[in-house]
Amino acid sequence: MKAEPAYTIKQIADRTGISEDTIRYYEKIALLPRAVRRDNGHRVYREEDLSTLRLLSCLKKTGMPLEEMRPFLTVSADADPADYPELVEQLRSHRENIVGQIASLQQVVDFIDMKLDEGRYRGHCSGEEREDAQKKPVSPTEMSYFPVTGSRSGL
Amino acid sequence: MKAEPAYTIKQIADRTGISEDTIRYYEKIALLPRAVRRDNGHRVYREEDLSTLRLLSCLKKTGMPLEEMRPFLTVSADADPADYPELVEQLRSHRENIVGQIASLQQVVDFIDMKLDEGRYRGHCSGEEREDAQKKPVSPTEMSYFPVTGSRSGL
DNA sequence: CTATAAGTTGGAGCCGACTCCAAGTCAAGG
DNA sequence: CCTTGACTTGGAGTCGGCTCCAACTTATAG
Repeated sequence: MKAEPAYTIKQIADRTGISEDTIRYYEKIALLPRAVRRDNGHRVYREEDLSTLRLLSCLKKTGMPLEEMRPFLTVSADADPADYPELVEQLRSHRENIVGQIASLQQVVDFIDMKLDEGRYRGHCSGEEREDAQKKPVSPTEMSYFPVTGSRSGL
Repeated sequence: MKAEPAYTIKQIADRTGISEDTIRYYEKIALLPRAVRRDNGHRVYREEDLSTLRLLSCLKKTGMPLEEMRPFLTVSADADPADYPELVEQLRSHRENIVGQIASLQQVVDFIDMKLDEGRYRGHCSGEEREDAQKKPVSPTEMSYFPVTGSRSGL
């Protein structure tokens, strides 16, 4: 008889930052397996569930739709993806998506940095005199995020 | 005077991957300024609009809500963020968000790589390190998707 | 002159992801 | 006993972001 720590729904809500309602909702749509209940019907959670929820939370931060998270939970639960070639393919493809997303995000960071820099040397500083030259041709925005025109963006 | 090329809504839809309906919707909610119309009422777009839309598309890929895109379009249109200190603050804060998002995404990539590796040396041969994955920055935040490997849950 | 194509409008409808609510159960405390 | 609090359920409502539609205008081709 081991004393694995058990948590209430409120506790894991607090610990994962996902609301109780949302956790119940995830169970309702079977994104999460039905949690074990106590005699009084209350859900009981363990460390295992905690890390599943944390994975979910992480995926959520990346903007992934709930339906697309299922494969991750399958591997999370089963831990042996090689048994499901299909799954492996999904993971690979998701990996590609995510790498693409990182690239998009990096472009946005670059865009912001560019804009902030612009403001910086306009705001003060040395002899960079561009007031006339590129004060506002009203579209220096591009120049960085063009490359992505190709592949379909879906999702 | 140069003849700046003009585009129809369909053309920029094709070029940006954003549907005509969506572009009109963005105009309706004033995310985009009201486009110039021809005599027949049709919208006319220019390079400038094209790059604005591309920026939008890029932000969209990062999962940013439309409302949060407004500041970006302001700087995109005006091109001189230093005039609006508030805006600069928003940009900075967004930059932080995005950097955080990149970290989350990187964690997911790491998770996938880990799972794929697992499958690899179980199903085929032994590989401690692969060349495919680059070095792992591995965010510290929460790296605890491992304990789940119990393979015990009833799913 | 009519048909087709490409656009316009306002508004309805849809889907995902919550979020809130009412009504009920159980456990402990005053 | 009654109340308080933490939880349960099913279902309704909300919100963001489209997506679709009907009705209409205008331009071009046959």
